[in-house]
Amino acid sequence: MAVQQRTLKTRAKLLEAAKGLIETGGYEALRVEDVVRDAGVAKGTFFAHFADKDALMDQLIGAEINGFLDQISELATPQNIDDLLEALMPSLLFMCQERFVFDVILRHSGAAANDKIGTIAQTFMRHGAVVARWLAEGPFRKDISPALLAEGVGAFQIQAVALKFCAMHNEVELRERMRTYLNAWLLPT
Amino acid sequence: MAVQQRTLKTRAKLLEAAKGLIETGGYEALRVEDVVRDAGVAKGTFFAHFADKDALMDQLIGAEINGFLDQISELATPQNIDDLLEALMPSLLFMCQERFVFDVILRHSGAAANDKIGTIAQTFMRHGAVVARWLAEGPFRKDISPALLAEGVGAFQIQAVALKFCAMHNEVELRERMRTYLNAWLLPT
Amino acid sequence: MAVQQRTLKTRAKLLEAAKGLIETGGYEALRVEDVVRDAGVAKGTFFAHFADKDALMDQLIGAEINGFLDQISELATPQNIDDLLEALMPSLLFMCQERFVFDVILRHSGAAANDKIGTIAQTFMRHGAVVARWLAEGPFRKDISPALLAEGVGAFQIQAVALKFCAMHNEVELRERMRTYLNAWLLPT
Amino acid sequence: MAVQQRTLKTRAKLLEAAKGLIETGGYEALRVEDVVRDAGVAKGTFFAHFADKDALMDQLIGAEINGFLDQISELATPQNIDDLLEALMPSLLFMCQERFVFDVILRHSGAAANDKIGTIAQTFMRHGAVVARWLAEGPFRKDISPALLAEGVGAFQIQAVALKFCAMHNEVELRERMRTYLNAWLLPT
DNA sequence: TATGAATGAGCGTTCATTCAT
DNA sequence: TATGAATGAACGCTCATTCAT
Repeated sequence: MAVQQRTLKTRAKLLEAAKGLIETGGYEALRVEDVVRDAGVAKGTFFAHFADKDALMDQLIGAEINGFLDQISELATPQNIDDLLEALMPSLLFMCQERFVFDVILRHSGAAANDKIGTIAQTFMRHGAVVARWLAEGPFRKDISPALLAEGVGAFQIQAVALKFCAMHNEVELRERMRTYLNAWLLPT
Repeated sequence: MAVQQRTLKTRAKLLEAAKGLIETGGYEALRVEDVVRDAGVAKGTFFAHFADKDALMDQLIGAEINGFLDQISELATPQNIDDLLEALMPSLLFMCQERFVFDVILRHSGAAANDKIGTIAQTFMRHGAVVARWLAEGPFRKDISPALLAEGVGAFQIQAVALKFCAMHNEVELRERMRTYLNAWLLPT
Repeated sequence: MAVQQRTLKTRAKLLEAAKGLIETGGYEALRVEDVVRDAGVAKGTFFAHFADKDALMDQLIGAEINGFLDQISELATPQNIDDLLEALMPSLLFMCQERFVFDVILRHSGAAANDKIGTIAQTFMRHGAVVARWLAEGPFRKDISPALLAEGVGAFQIQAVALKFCAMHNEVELRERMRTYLNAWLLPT
Repeated sequence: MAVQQRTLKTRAKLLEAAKGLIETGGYEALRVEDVVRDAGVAKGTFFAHFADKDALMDQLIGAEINGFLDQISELATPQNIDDLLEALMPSLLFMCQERFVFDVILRHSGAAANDKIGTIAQTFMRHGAVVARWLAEGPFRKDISPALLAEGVGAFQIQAVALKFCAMHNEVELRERMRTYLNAWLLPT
C-alpha cells in the first residue's frame, strides 16, 4: 500500500471513530483518548493528523454544515421568506442540537489568520455567497448590497440560535423567531 | 460586626482581589488560587461564595457591563444613528478587548434555567430595555416593535464583535461596520 | 426550662437527626452538616455536645450494641455451642451490615486513654464479662480462664466478620465459620 | 529503553520516593504531592500508576509484609510455641508501629472483589499458607485442620495488635499476650 | 508515521473543626 | 450554650498535548 494511502486510511479511521462516538455521546463528551482507542491507533498518531482536538471538531462540524450547503445549493432561488426560511432551517437545527456545537461554530466562524481558514469558516463564506445570490435574485429589498443583506441574515441566525439556548426566551419557536427577523430585515415596509 | 456584614465583606475582598489581578493580567489569566491569596481567605471560602470560577467571571464581567449601562441610561435619547453608535461603543470595545471575555459573555448570554439567571444574562435584558426605549422615542423605523428592533441591534453587535476577531474581516473598523448595520436595520429606505 | 433540660433536648435532637439520616443512607454517608440541618441547630452547637464526629459514631453504634447486650444478658447460660452461637449472631450481623461500621468498631474497640473509654469500648468489656460468665458456667473447656476464653471468642468474632467482607472467602457462611471457630476454641478434643 | 522498562522505572521512582518519605515521617504523614516531587514526576503520572493514594499504601505495606514472609519462609518448621512466636513477632511489631498502618492493613485485609485483590490481601493468604504448613508439620494439635489452625493464629494476631493500641490492656506485653493465645489455641490440654 | 508514557497546571471538592460574636 | 462563616490542607482528577523511542 502506498504511503499516501496509509495516511488517508488512518485519518479515515480517526474520523470514523469520532463520528461513532459522537452518535452515542454527542460532541461535547468526545475525548481524544476514546477516538484513538476506537480507531486502533496511538494517541500521538492523532496529533500527526490533526493540529489539535479543535481541528478535528472543525472538520467534523464543518463537514456536517457543508452537507446542508450541498443540499440548499441545488434549490431554486427562494421567491419568498417562507421558502428562504425552509432552506435555512436544517443548519439552524444542527446548530441548536448542542450548546457545545454552537460554541465551536462561533469560535471558528472567524479565522485566526488568513493562512489557516478552517472548514467551518469556509462554510460561513460559502453560506454567505449562496444567500447573497438568492437575495440578489429574489424579491427582497434592494436598497443595500446582497452581501450586507446576507451578513445580516447570518447575524439573525446566530441570534435566533443563541436565544434558543436562553431560558428567558424559550417560549418563542426558533422558526417563528427567524421568520420575524427575516421579514423585518429583508422586507421592511 | 453583624454576620451578614462579615459575609459581604469577604465577598467584597474576593471581588477586589480579582479585579486587581485582572487589571494586571487580564481576565483569561485569572486564577482562583491567586484570588484567594490576594483576598487573604481560604480556598474553601471562595467556593462558599461562588459556585465555580465561571460564576465569578459572570459577576465581574456583568458588573463591568452594568457600569456601561448605568452611563448610557443617563443619556438623552439618541436622535440619530451616530449618537446611538456612540452610546453603544463603550460596551462593544469592552467585549472586544479579550477574546476570552467575548466567549464568557456569549456563554452566559443565555440562562440555563430561570432560577439562575446570571449577572451577564441580566445585563442583556437591561440593555435590550434601554435600547428599545430609545428606539421607540427616537426617529427610527416604526414598522416593527421597539423590542424587536432592539433585539436586532443586539444581534448586530454580536456580529460586529465576532467579525472583529476574524482575520477575514479585520480590515473594516468595528465602528464602521456597526454604523452600516444600524443604518440598514434602523433606517431602511 | 432548666438549662440542663435544654442541653439534653438539643443532644437528643442531634441524636435523633443522626439516626434518621442513618436509616436512609447508612453510617458512612453521615455528614455533620446534614445532622445539624435536620436537628435545626448550628454547626458549632454540634461540637459543644460531641467532641468530634467520631464521638457521635461511638455513641450511636455503642447504643446499638448495648441493645444487643441487653437482650443476651437476660438469656439463660447457653449449654452448648449452638445456643452460644445464636446469642452472638445479632451483634455479628450488625457489624456486618456496613464495612464502615466494622471499621469504626475496630477503631474504638480499644480506648486511647483510660479516662475516656468510649461507649463501644465499654460494650466490649461488657460483652467480655457476659461471655466469660457463660463460659465459666457452661459445659466448655476449663483448662484456661473464662476471661481468656472470652477474649478468644472476641477475636474469632472479629475474624469471622472480617472474612465476611473478603471476596476471597465469601463462600462460607458467617454463621458456619463462627460455629467452626467456637467448636475448635471452646471444645478442643 | 523498552517501553515497559520505562514504565517500571517510573513506578520504581515513585515507590522509592515514598519509601524515603516514610522513613522520615512515617506512613500517616505521606503526601502524594511530596511523593511526586521527590520522584521527579508529574502528579498525573502518579495517578496513571496508582488508582489512588490507598493503592500506593497497599503496595508499600504489602511489600514490607512480604519481606517478613520471605524471611520466615526460609525458617525451619518451628518445633514449639516459642519458636513460632519468634517467627511471628517481626510482622506483629511492624503492624504495631503506627496505628495508621494497622488500620490500612485491616482495611485491605479483605478484597472488595476477586479481580482486584491487593498486595496486602495476598500477604494474608501467603501468611496463612506458611503458618498452616508449619502447624501441619510441627508438634501442634491435630484435631482440626492446619488451615483452620492458621486462621485462628491470624485472628489472635489481629487481637493482640488491637489490644496493644488499647489503653485498657496496655499493661500486658504484646509478646506475652500472643504466647498465651498460641498456647491456648495450639496446645489445649 | 507511529507509539504511548509522561506531562502539568489548576480546578473543584471535601468536610470536620474552629472561633469571634 | 448557640451561631455559622471561615478555615485549610490535600486529594482526586482532567485531558489535551508533547516527546523520546
